[in-house]
Amino acid sequence: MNGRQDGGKPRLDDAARAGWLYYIAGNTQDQIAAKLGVSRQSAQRLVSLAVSEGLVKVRLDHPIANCLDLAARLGARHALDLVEIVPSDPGSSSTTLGLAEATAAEIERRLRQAEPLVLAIGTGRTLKAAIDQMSPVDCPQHKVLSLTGNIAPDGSAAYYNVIFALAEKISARAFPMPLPVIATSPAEREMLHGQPMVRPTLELAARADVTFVGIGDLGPDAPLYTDGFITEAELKTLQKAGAVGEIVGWAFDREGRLIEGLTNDRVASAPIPSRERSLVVAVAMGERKLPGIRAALSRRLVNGLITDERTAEALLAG
Amino acid sequence: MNGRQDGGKPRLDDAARAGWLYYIAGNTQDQIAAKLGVSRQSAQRLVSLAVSEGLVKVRLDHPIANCLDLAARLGARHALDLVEIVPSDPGSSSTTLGLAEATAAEIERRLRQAEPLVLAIGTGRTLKAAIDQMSPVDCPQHKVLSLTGNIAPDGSAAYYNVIFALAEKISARAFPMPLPVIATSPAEREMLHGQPMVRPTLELAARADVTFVGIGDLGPDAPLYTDGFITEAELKTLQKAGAVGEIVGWAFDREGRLIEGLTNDRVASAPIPSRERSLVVAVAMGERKLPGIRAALSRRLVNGLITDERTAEALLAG
DNA sequence: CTTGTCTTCGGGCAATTACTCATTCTTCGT
DNA sequence: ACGAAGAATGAGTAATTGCCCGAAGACAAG
Repeated sequence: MNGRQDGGKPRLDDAARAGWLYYIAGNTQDQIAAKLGVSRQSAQRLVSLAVSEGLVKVRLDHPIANCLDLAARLGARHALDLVEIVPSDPGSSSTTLGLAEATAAEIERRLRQAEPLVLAIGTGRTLKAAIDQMSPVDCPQHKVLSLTGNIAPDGSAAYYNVIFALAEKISARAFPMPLPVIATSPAEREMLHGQPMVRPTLELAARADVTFVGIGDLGPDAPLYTDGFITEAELKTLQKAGAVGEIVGWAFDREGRLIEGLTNDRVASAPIPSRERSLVVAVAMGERKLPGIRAALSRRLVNGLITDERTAEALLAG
Repeated sequence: MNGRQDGGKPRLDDAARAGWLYYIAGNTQDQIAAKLGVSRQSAQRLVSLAVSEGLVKVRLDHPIANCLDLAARLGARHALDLVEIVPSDPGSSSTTLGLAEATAAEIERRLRQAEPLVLAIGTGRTLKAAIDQMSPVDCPQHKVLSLTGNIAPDGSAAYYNVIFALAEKISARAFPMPLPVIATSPAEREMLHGQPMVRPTLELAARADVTFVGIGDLGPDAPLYTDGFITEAELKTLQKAGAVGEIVGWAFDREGRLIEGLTNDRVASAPIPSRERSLVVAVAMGERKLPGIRAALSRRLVNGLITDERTAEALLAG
């Protein structure tokens, strides 16, 4: 019917067109159907497709008073250089809802700067969701790198591959880490870090200007464990040693001190960049991550935080 | 029932919160009402307020989005009744890529209507390519006619024979113009127009409902010249007279005024149909045709345009 | 204290949108 | 070429949303 120039997805073109007519031009689906020469139902499906394919991005420009208030108090208490609080949906227990959009906006804001920037990024579901929300931006002047390995325990590179997802969105030079997250021994880690593929990334990590990381909890469902990076025994040992959270694999206790020995002796990730001369933003929310976030803030493992209202309130209460 | 009553704008805060719950979290207005402790109607008002206050920004990430935006702006600037912008392929300099498909789709859409229609068509490579893209449709209720002659300078009827190609695709009555494009003298034109084979077509042209024409440039490689309809001397004279483009042979200057005298005294084509009571769509793209397109739009020689993204951007920039 | 006006609220209804299901059309594989 | 699996389609229907209107409350003037 609607012969559009192919290339692969004429369907998505129509979806985008429908979405535009609906959300930007304010047409009703009946009008869209008429203009596109399809039935009402098809128009509805196209609009729905545009949404589900992520073609439509909605953003809210308003500093909600309560969020601002919480942000100001959190920032003052922990000497944070960046705090962003998004409203909580009281009925949802998602750990990315809203956070992803806010993080995407923040990353985009950084990338829009003209000065060349070194942007480091961790991994995890939250960050992945954030990248997915980003609009493509052209910024060849920047460099983006991964702080942590992208090799899954089974040898594939299929983990939450944040750095590649990001590289696809923006046309900047990307520096991945062709490593596992945790090596099998300290010696192996040294060996891996000596490899020519890895050194440039590690060197770049040491001078990152902005860093975005997730915070993983170390409870029974710790992502490090459920994703198979550490064994149940290792998890239990970490818990016994007082670990409450981890950032790109580095486990720390409730006061934010890195655990001595154990898996930390074998973590192949780059160290967390300096909070003295750069911005390190943690992106995390939810009950389970609360101890980890609190710990990371108290010892200033990070100097930036993007979280939601409820988590912020809990942080301030504790 | 509202929690706060400080001096600022608690309304907008709630509006932002409602908008967030609605657009980002995907709540229904009933749920929002419950969570915010207001009535459903109030929730609706808050969401509506968030939109009207510009708190909610919707964006579409797709090449099509830009096209639609350009189309809206071009249409507004030149009071066009139909604008279609196809995405540009940055790597191609073809003057039909995408355009042909889009034009074919538009023609087919018109022809699918049940009411009898008089469709006029010009000539040129672009239109030919468009017709080639069309799917055969049965529409005996319509009439199609050519605005311009189909006799090549050597006497054959082999020129871009758009009307016959079209007639083959659709089973409608076709009215060609057994004429040259440009007569040898004004007197010959009068004589030719008086012929019984030509009169019905001319009369039909005067009451065409929809017209599709190409726009030819008058640069060094003007199609009128390379196809042998005018001599090099005539081309140069036209250029000196300020001609920048032509539609079915009628040359016009950069402000869209038909050139007085010269070849225009001998053009055997029908006049361009009325833009008051019918739709006249120009199909053209490319750097070379830019001045011609711009001129045709500025004086409303056409009230419809199908072009590509890059050309549209250039038109808006100029 | 009363009155008039203006704003806001909630009920109700019409319009719009989302979803389900049976049917038709495509597209493969045999 | 035939038939089956799967996708797309359109009708019907339930859910959701937008909007008009009367009523209640707020506020200023008299």
